[in-house]
Parts: sequence; C-alpha cells; structure tokens
Amino acid sequence: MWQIADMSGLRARQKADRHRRIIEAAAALFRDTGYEGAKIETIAAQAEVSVGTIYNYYQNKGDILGAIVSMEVNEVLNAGRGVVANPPANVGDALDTLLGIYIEHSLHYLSKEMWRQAMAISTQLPDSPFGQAYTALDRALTEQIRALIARLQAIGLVRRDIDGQALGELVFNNMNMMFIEFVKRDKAKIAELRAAIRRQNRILVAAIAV
Amino acid sequence: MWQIADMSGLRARQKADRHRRIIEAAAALFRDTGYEGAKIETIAAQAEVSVGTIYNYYQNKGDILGAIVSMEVNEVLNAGRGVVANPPANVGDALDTLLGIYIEHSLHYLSKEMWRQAMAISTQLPDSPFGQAYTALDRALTEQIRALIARLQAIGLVRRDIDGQALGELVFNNMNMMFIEFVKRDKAKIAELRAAIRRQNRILVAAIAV
DNA sequence: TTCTAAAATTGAGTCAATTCCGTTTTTGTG
DNA sequence: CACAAAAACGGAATTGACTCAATTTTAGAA
Repeated sequence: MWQIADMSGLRARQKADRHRRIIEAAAALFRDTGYEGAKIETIAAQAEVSVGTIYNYYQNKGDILGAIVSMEVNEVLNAGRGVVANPPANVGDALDTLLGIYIEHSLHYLSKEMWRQAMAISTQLPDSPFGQAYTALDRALTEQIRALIARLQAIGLVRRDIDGQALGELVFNNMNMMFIEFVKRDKAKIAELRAAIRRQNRILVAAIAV
Repeated sequence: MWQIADMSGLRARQKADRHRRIIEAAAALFRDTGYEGAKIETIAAQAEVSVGTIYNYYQNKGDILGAIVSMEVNEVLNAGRGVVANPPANVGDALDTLLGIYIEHSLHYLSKEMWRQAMAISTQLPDSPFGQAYTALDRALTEQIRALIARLQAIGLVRRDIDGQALGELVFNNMNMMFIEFVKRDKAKIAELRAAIRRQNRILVAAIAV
C-alpha cells in the first residue's frame, strides 16, 4: 500500500540510515581519491556496512555515483526555476543567465572526474537505474530551457513562429556537448566555457529575437 | 631514421600481422558477444597471441575498440569530402546531406553497443590514446562542417556575416548529442534521428540563408 | 656462422568489482 | 511471549582486466 517513505518500523529507518551512510561515505571518498580510487570495500568500511549490503542497496558502483549526481542536478534544476519565472529582459542575457546557473552550480559537489565517470556510465548502461535517471535529468533540463523560451515568446521577446521545442533541444544539446568537452579537459575554465557558448548562441539569438 | 611503415624486416611484418589479427578477432567478438562479453583471453586465443601480447599492442581493452572506431570515422570523413566539394544548391539540403552521410555510415562496422562503449571510454579516459584520438575525430568532423559552411558562404548561399566557426560547432554539437541519444536507445531508428535533426537545423537555416 | 643486446612474447599472478548463499534480524500472528 | 516467513546482512568465492619477471626471438656486428 505504502510505496514511499513509511518511516515507522525499525527496518525502514535502518534502511534510510544505511542509504545515507553509504552515500556520505562514497561522496567523501569519490572526492578524495577519485571514482576509481574509491574501493567498494573502503566505502563499505566507512559506512559501517558490508560489501554485500552495498550491493543490496545499489546495483553497482555507478549507481552510487548516480545517486549523488541526481542530488546535484536537482539543485541545478531548482536554481533554474527562478530564471524561468523572472527572466532578464533580453534574449541573449536570458539564455546566458539560465545556462550560466547550470554551469556554475554543476561543480559544487561533483568534481570534473566524477562528472566524467557519471557521463560515461550513463552512456555505457543506459538502461540501468542511473542511466535512466540521467536521461530523465537531461530531459528535465531541456524542458526547462524550452519553458524559458516559451516565456520569452509570451513576453514578446522571441518571435512566436519559432519552433520552441526544437530550439530548446538545440540550445541544450549544444550546451551539454560543450560541458562534456569542458569536463574532459581538467584545465578548461568555466569562464571560457560560458564565453564559447555565448558566442554560439549569438547566432541563435540573432535568428529568434523579435 | 624510418619512423613509419618500414615493412622490410621480419619483425615489422610480424607486428603488422599481429595488429591485424588482434583487430579482426576483437571486431568479430565485439559484434557477436558485445564489448563486455568479449574477454581479452578469448580475443587473444582467436588472434593466436597471448594476453600479454595484446597489452603490448594496446594499452587497454578500450584502445582495441578505439582502433576500430577510428577506421569507421575515417571512412565517414572521407565520404563527407564529396559533399563539401560539391554541395547541394540549398543550405538545408547541404547540411542534411552531410550529416546524413555521417549518420548512415556510422553503423556499418560498429553496433550501437560498440558506439556506447566507445563514447563512454572517451569521456572516462580522455587522456588515453583512444580518448585523444576520439576528440581529434570529433574536431575533424566539426572542421568538415565548418568547411561546408565556408563553401556555402563562398557560393553565396549563406550570409557572409555569419560566424562560421560558431555555427559549425553548433551544428556538430547538436548532431553529436542527438547521435549519442540515438545509440543509447536500441529501438531508435535512423530515419527518426535524421528527421529530428532536420527539424532543429531548420531554425538555423532560416537564420543563415541569404 | 656465431654471439650479444634489444625487442617481443608469455602466462601465471594481482587486484577490485560483483555474485552467491548460509546466517541473522525483523515483522506479523497466535 | 514464541514462532515462522520474509527481508536484509555478511564475507568468502568468482571473475576478468591488467601487470610483470622470466623466457624466447630477432637484428646486426664480427
């Protein structure tokens, strides 16, 4: 009957607690020693559970990272809501502000190395729990960009005859690909990434602004 | 003195032969049993070399796949040259033709599963031989799209004041991201992928056509 | 042809993720 | 409280990528 979060009962509470301990231990170790460097055995010891138990909670090492990525991206989505609700009064700035929030918030908890692993796993195992969650997060971001565009169309800053769906995909796909290249190069700087994306979007802005 | 392909000498010939045998064995096994399913030991047996020898030729399992991917993408680049040299007389068709060639030629030797693995490895290990080669291939494709745009500008089909570099990146990044999503879903069809990309590019075409 | 150094091969050994299944804990019922 | 079924735990065993030191093969000089 109760599918979610019936926290009465010892079992459920212990379960939630173990989940939390595993995630915390893993997050700390991923940060400190890198994804590959963090051994499951070490995570288990740190979380005070056995190796077997970890695999009872997560299908594989990647799913542990996945849980952390989900938290991060959900915060990013949350931060983005403000921009969509109240966008800057100019198309270029509106896009730059929203994408800027995505980018700036993305390295709060996750290192570039963790992002690389997360992206790799999501393409490697698209049907694992994490793979599906990652795809859903991408879609949510695309949808938020589409929502911003719809908003700008409603305000009258973007031409009404523009295909908002296709435009949203274009903007997201480009940003995402640029972000992938960004995390692949440890030396790459956020400011350069944002500048490059602004330059690319300038073409679009010129095409769609009223 | 001779850096490349001095095929005289027993050693050099054996080397080339072993390279070929390893690649052929691996390609067949990746296709038949999938990347994960293909054990190094099996590849070694099939190629009639030892496990150690494989690691003498390739740094890791991913690099073997990398060698196959390189061959495939180089064929794609080659096929693309014809379009750049002689593009259709209309911006939309020109882009569609070039990207169409990329997409249609990409599943000749590689299965979707092999692509997924290749993409995953290239983000996971961006500094491995394969990781760097993959990035170079991406850049070569971007450059070819940019060359097509420059050609269209020269012909007078695309406005001269368009930032060709940024536009090339935009078009490539969008296609690449769409291709990634395409290989992540086994059911996705090439025709749908091309249609989706055409729809997205329509926005750009409207903006840049003279 | 013979010999030596350099290059290449080999496969047993290491390491870490994942699986498996016997044991322990929790729950609900009488 | 006692008990049986269900759920969760633990950690040893398995598996497969990758390493490394010993051995074999090749190249080139004498």
